[in-house]
Amino acid sequence: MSESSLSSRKSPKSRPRAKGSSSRRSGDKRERILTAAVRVFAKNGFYATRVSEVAKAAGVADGTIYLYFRSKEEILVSLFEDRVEKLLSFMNERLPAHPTAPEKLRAVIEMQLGLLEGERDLAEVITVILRQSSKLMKEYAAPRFREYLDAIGRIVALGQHDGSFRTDVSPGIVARALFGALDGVALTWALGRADGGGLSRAAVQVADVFLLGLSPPAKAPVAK
Amino acid sequence: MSESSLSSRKSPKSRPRAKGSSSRRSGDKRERILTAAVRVFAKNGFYATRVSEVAKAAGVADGTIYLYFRSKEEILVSLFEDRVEKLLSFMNERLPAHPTAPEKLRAVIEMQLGLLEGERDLAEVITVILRQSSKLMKEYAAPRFREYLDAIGRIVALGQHDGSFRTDVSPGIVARALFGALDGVALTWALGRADGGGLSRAAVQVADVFLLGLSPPAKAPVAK
Amino acid sequence: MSESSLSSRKSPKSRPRAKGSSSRRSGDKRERILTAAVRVFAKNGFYATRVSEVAKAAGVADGTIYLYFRSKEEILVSLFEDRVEKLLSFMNERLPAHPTAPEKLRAVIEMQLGLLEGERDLAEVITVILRQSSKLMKEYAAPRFREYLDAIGRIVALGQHDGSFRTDVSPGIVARALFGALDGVALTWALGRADGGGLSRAAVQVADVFLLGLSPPAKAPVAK
Amino acid sequence: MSESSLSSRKSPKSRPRAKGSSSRRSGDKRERILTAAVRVFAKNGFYATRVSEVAKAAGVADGTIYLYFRSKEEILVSLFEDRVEKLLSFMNERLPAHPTAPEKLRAVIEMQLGLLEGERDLAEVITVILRQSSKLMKEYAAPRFREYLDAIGRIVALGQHDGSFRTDVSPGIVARALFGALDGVALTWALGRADGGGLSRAAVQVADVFLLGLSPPAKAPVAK
DNA sequence: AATGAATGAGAATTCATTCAT
DNA sequence: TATGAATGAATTCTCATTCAT
Repeated sequence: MSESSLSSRKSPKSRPRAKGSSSRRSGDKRERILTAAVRVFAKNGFYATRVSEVAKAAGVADGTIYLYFRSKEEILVSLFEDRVEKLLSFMNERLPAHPTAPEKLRAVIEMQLGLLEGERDLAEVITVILRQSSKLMKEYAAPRFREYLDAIGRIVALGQHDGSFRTDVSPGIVARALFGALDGVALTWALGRADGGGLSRAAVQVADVFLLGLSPPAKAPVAK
Repeated sequence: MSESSLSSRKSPKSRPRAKGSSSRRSGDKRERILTAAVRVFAKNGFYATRVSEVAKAAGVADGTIYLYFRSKEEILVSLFEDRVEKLLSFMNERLPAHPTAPEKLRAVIEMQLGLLEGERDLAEVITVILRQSSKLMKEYAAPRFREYLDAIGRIVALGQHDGSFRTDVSPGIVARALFGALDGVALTWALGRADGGGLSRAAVQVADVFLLGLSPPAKAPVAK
Repeated sequence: MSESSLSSRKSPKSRPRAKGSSSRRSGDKRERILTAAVRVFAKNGFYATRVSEVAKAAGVADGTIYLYFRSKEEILVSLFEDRVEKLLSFMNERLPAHPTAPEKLRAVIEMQLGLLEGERDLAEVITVILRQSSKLMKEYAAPRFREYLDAIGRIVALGQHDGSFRTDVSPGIVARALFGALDGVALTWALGRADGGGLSRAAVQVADVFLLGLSPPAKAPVAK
Repeated sequence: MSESSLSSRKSPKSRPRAKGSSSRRSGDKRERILTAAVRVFAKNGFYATRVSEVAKAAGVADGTIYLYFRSKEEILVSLFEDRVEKLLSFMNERLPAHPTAPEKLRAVIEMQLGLLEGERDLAEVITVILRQSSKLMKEYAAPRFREYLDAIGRIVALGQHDGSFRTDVSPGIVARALFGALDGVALTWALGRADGGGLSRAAVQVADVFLLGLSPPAKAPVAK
């Protein structure tokens, strides 16, 4: 029965209303709900947060939430979607501008953390809360997540091909390790106070370590 | 812990049964419950898992769970305790045997992933499920977690002192990045099938990348 | 009192809904629940009555009960409150109209029983059921109850001062005995069928006995 | 469904063991359990008291309780039985010794309160706790109770016949009022501290009031 | 579109009672 | 007889979701 009961607890009758995400209505209100959701989810966690709390924080009636989202969980999905969409579109639009694999990798690192800089609540939702819904994680997030990891893996593979990265490591493992490293940095930053500097400083350091760690063995010191 | 009302419902006074871990009864049963819990939590997630499911999986009556654990959440705490205890005691007992900082770091990496090797369910519980209880994460796990990160950070700092690690990165950030990298590797491994080899292979690669990434700038390229 | 956890089970924070009596919603529904509660409590007793039975009797959903009352016990409290409030306000408003202590006492007797006349179920709830909740009895009812007894005691004391009552009995004991006598009459009336006449007839007789019983010794039996 | 669920909550299987009251086993242990029960019932109320608490207070194992009592409720019944038996046997044995109705009535009053004097816990159990079980109250206690009330009523009727009591009051009502008065005095005495003297002092006063209150109108002051 | 009162399925937990030692 | 670990039925209360205004 695995995931069957993660969302609804009732849903005995119909299941009308609420469109996927296209037919957004006032747009304004939808945004207010999402913003409020980030705040309360970050504060109390997804499961401990009541829909009525989100509604109150957003300044709308409980029922209004359901005009914009099919369920409580869909709010989380939407939050996640927005971010992943940004990450993936960034990959497609901005990465080509960076010519080398190392530069591409550094750009990705800066982007992943940069996306959270200044948005501690969102960082927590993305890194911690998201994992609270295994349904989301497994059914929805996993595929998109893999897409993102694959994109990073391709950058690593690219670097291995053109000689800028060592070849004795698996692109997939590096991708996961890099993502995890950034996520871990964001997590502790979200849960407590960062120790020095913000996420951007951390981004530089993580990039420094990974890029050096991926550097290929010195090409035969060449003779002369 | 703050939340006063996580358990109870009546009887304010008596609250005898179920001790933390001392007065374990059969011991056997307690273990069976924990083992079953890992299985079902990993499969369905903490919140989606019903106490009755854990009981059924453990082959005991629902009420029996409460003879060994004060609440559903305490099962999770116990699971976490067991593992973290192992990690921390490892730090204290085994690390001194490794003389240099790089060796210590590699040992930690192997241990963190080695602990999960062959226990996919536990890996998922530790990395994913644990974050589902913000109460746990914030009140209980966070401090222990920080303790662990600090220990890693000290190894990095040690290496910086003795010249085996570069000094332009923060030990704290490196510790978090390393933990996150390992956690990320374990997470994807837990959620799907690893792409190549098991966790031990990944451990070696992560170690290779981090150790190279932390290597200090070549001491004065030597003179002629 | 002691019992701290009579309600709750989760969500430690939010606990909005259901105000004491101010934010009553439809008001109509609240009344329906109270009326139904008197009926089923009288029939089955407080502890043996399930909240769902009250809901069903009131024609509302189980959850609706909790929009108007914080807990099952609060329903009982509300029932009690209504009556005691009436008794006490009667004391303040109507008693002054009766000039002498004997008249005041007779008025109190008629009121205490008159309040229940025609409401057998309520009589049972007040006399029997109320005592089923020691929490209620000790924390809430006791103080209000004492207030009522004190008021009766003051009437007795007044009569002793102006010579209309004998002075060799304690006002406090008389108050308790009188209350008990009325309560006892109401109790048996509630549990079975009264033997002759209703409560009003009993009221007259109890008043007759107590007033004569309290009459002072004949002033100097006159001389020869 | 009235009383169906007052006692057991389970009772799915058999219902063996435990004899009524004749085949008492060690007798000693049975007594210890009853004594302990009075203590804890008085302190926490019948419903709020756990069988395990009674067992603990009695210094026996939970299961042992069931060797002497069929159910939790039967403990209460036994407690009640013991006392009512005393009251009724007193009526039969000692009352004949008192020749006149007034003397009989005073004897009853002294006995009813005297039974409780020095046993505050028992007083509370009898007067308050007993009412917590409507099943007991309605099915078991009521008939015995009525028996007792009838006995008192007969004394009143006797007095009315021989001219020692006024005839304008119903014996039944007087019996109930008297019982209630004594119960009320005992109740407040049980719940708090009596105001002056113990129950015996109160007994005298209640008797004084009732006997005077029941005195017949002065027989035509006779001329001569 | 918006509201928020009403719904009712569901779930954690308790505790009287049983029964293998 | 005595024990107390185990049982599992039962119950209160919560809260996501609906729908009449």
